[in-house]
Amino acid sequence: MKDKQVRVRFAPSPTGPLHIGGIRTALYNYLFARKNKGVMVLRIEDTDQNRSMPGTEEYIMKSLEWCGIRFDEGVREGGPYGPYRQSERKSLYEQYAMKLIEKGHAYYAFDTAEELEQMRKRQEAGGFKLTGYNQQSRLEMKNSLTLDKEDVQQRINNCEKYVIRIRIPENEEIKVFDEVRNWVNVDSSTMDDKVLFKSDGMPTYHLANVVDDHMMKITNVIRGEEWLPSLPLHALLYKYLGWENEMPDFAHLPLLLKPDGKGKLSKRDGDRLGFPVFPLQWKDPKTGEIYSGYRESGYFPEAFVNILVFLGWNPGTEQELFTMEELIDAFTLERVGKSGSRFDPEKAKWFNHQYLIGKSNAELATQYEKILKKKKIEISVAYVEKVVGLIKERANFVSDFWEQSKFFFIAPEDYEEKLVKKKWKENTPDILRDISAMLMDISDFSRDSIEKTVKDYIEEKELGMGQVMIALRLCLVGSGMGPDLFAIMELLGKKEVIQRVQRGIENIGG
RNA sequence: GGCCCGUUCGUCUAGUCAGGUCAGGACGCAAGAUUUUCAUUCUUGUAACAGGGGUUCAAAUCCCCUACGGGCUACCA
Repeated sequence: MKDKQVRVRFAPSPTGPLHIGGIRTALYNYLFARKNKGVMVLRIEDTDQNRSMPGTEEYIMKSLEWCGIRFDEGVREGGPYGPYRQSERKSLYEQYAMKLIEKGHAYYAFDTAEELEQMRKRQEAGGFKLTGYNQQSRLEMKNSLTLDKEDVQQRINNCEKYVIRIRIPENEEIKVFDEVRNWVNVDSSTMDDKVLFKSDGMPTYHLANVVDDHMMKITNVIRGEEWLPSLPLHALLYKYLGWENEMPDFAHLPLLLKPDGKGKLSKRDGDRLGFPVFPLQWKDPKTGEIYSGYRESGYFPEAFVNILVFLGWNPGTEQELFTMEELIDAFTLERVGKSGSRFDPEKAKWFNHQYLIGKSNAELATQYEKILKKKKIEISVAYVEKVVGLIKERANFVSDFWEQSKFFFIAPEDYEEKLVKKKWKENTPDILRDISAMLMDISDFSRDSIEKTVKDYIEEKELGMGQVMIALRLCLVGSGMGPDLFAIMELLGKKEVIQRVQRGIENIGG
């Protein structure tokens, strides 16, 4: 297995949008593939026709693309092991189910839903420890183990519905190896005879998964921990199909938990948790309900990836910010944790902030301009870039920019009352008129010369810095927030500054 | 109920395999410093080995039990 080219797959079922847990699984697969110079496959597991939801396959691909996760083979890319949609591979599976029957490892079962229900009730009433269709109960059901040959053949000839179940051996210790948890032992007697092939002619996950992974030459299966209980079943399948020696290595990832501590995160959690569970906004085609996405919430894809990768993995160093390339370099399955983790919205914001301040003013300005355009503000890129440079440290998202910088584009309409009460004195208007006049005379209206002028004036008149500056800020910004006032003045320009001071004096009065 | 997996600050985690530094970092929170304001930044602080038994000179680390959490238990994946 070691010399072969590494091939991994991400195999979602299109039953709904991918949530952040699914993205993380895809991400780990991707990192593992790239790290080992391997191939990444996207396989769509649509064996349950009833649960398929329109649009989700497209959604899955768009989401992964947004995250920067690329596939080498898949439904869109094609490849030598296609088709990559299980519904299109339907005809492939039956022969393997038949092979298992021939070898005595599987059997036909003709039980109806009602009969299965009755079986369950009997077991419940009897207080059985082991429940399900198992080595004990299969003897009292309608299947090719209990029925005679002719009867079975006749039922099949009559087109009676049947499923094919695996025949789990008795009292066999099954040892399976998981890359993150090491050896897991299971007594086969506690397992049940899972359906491998459904009456609609489709395989179940278990069969399709094993067959496809084998046919697609998958070397490493990296999937969620919810699959760990079926690993012994899959191991048995590999063995019975004669593929034991080519069985892939398995790694089961710890689950993402709900922050309120009840169970694993699920698609149904939507926005209930106070943060999105989906990468991209999703509109439920049935209900029309809209669920928010990280992209629409203003997260950068690099930040999103960085947030997710740390939910269950860490590099063992103190580095927290990673580009995709750095992640590929640093990623190993050995450093994947064993316990489930909760998403922390606060830390997520911090990550985005880190990426935001790391971006160039030009890039941020381009994004901010889209928002400004919607507000019907047309202004030079150079100006927006300068604004962004002054405020980006104060924001987590580009969508925070407006709140942080609107005074650069529109003069304040009203003035923060508390501050007016506290700092706007009787003589304030006179002081501001003095300053206004002095600013008028500055030929080089730069931050430094404004600062010098104002400070000299304050010193000369023996005034308090705070008193004057806050009054000025009120006129220019409208409130007590914002970056350095001299920088604001330089950007606004002489004319605008003087106008705003004028208006401030008139509006606040005195 | 049964089977399987897990458990270190509020959260993400390092440290566990090869037992021995005040249990380290980050987010958050708090305080202080800086500042014309808010924020940033900087400094400091806050706070954890689930519990109990062993083994050992020595246990977060190895073993056992208990508790708690999670997953699975469909002709769903």
